[in-house]
Amino acid sequence: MRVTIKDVSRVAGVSIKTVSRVMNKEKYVRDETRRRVEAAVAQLNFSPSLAARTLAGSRSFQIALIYDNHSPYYIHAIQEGVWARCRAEGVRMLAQPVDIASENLAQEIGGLIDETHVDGVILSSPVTDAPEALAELERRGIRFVRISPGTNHAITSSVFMDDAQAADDMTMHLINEGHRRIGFILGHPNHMASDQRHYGYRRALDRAGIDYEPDLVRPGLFDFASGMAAAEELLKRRAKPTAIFASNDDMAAGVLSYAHRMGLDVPQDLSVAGFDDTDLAQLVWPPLTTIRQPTRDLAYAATGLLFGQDEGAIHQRLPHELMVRASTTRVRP
Amino acid sequence: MRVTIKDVSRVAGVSIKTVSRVMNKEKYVRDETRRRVEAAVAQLNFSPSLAARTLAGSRSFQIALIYDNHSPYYIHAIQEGVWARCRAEGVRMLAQPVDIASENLAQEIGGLIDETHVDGVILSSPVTDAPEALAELERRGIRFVRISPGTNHAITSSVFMDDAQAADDMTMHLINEGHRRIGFILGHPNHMASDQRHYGYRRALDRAGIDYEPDLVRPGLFDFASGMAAAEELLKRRAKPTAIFASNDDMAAGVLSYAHRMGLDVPQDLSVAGFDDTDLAQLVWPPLTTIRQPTRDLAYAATGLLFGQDEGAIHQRLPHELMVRASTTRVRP
DNA sequence: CTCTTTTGTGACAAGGCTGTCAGAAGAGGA
DNA sequence: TCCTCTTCTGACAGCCTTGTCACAAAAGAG
Repeated sequence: MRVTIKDVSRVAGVSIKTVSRVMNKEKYVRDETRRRVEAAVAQLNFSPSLAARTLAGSRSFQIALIYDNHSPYYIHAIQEGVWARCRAEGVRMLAQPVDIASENLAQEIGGLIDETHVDGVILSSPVTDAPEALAELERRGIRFVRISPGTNHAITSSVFMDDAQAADDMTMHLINEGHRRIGFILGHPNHMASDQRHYGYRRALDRAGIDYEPDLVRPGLFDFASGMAAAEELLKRRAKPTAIFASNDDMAAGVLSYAHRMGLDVPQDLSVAGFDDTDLAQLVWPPLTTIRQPTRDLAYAATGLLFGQDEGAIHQRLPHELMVRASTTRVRP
Repeated sequence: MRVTIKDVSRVAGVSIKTVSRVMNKEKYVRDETRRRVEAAVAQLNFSPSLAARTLAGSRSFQIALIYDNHSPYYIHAIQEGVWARCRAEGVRMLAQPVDIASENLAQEIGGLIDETHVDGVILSSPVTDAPEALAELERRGIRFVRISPGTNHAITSSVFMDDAQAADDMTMHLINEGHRRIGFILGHPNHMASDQRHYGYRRALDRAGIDYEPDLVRPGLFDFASGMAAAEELLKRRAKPTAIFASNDDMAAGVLSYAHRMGLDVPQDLSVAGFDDTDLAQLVWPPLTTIRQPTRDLAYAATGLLFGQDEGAIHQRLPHELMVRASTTRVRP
């Protein structure tokens, strides 16, 4: 029924081991032998059993992507990036959602590794900063790369963007458009990026000589509802902000929604800016001025680092981009 | 380094095979023996090697979810549903995006199955209706369940909602709100659901004695851009529709966007309805009247059927729900 | 009390592949 | 020509678990 390496070896007229050599692109195989084997593989449509390879060898041809992120757009982009790189490498991707707050996070990750023998792990924010997860991975000596970690880590590679600089850029853009009272909605406290973005906002204000008003900064949870709630608080003030900068697009969409409900015209009465440039940014009205975070590219690059031969930890920064769209404008004189 | 079944057997003072029996919940194990083994498993934190189980046994404890859908919200919900059921069953989920239009779709699916030995497959629309995919799965005699297939299939189980009835419901709702000229935006021609929704729209018009005007029906591709383009065409007519019913939320968002751009007030000047009730429906302004498609539940149920013992094909329909929100209203007198 | 059936346990092979090692064949040097 | 070194190939064991079978002990039947 199943086509095994044995069948291939018989058709090609070589030993099992030689077929194995060809499949693994090892050297010491004569060109002609290689061609014969390849022909037999094609003819029989042979796909080696991952289970057997895993058991016998030292690789499993699988990696795991571990995430706990509730933004479908974000994880979709991440999955796509990792997947694309895996595909190129002939490796399978195991997508593994986890609950970062769970008691047995470490145990779950440990179990995953024991069961599947994955060759490596990609950690997506905010799992990147769950100490139990990091400790467990290190304890097992497994190779892993982090996407957009919030903390530094000498041992393992990571890819990221400069959240602080991006928030700084956006804030500066708003200031250049004449805004002085700029509301800011914080991200989820679990995500280290939240701090960075907050910091960038503050730094830009400082540089422009604008006082930082704690009252203009409201908490948020990276979701639509919290964006709406924050907008409500901000717009209830006597001195309304002329612009609101939300730490991600979902919250910015919440701001838009609330503004519309209040009969405010965006951007004439209020400029709204987001962060991430998820698809959502262009699915709302007006389309959001936001920061394009190269999510898919980050995932792709991270996976590349995982497969890389290099021993040391590499920390790779990818560029962001300010996307100016219709949700922000010059403040009215 | 690695904890194996052998270590457990030593600690528990039983044979390897007995540990295996306990792990697989087989009968013919004395209660006390079982407890001893379980204690040893817990103590050593033993997780059996999937690779070895796969190779030795007849199950792989893995299933594959195959999809080719570009709506992040949709596939996110599907993944979540499948994942939840798998978790309950102690089975791993392999998420496998494919290109339904690819030359070697069958080969890719075949390779996946050969490599991973998955115990079953979940097919999500529109892969559910790719003949090569179905043929390949059948050729291999592998068990699979389809989520929202467009075609009937006697052999394998499926879960679905009644797209025609749902579209009928929505159209009827609009008619009841006084609308007579109702524009309709078709879905992607590859998705069988598109036809069903179109049919339901037409059936409701019929029943209400309203003429079906082909001119009010525009093609679409289930994405934002095509929704916007269709809206443009529809709103250029002399006799503008008073309502537009898009076959999914993304396109409805496109309609909203275009309407806003034209300075139309939704819903006063134009009612807009969507389909699916993805998160997006509430992230736009005004929030969309739409059909709640129980995507996650469909996926959960489908996976349940896959694990079920039943031999015959089961076709399970899950209920939809009309979600009336602010994007539609009574037509102005 | 013996004979059959059920229950509980273990020895051993097998599953499909890779790692190790040994050895053959060919290339290069003296 | 003989010997060494490199290139190429195959035999065989082993990875960790489950399936099969054999057998011992306990339970039920007559």
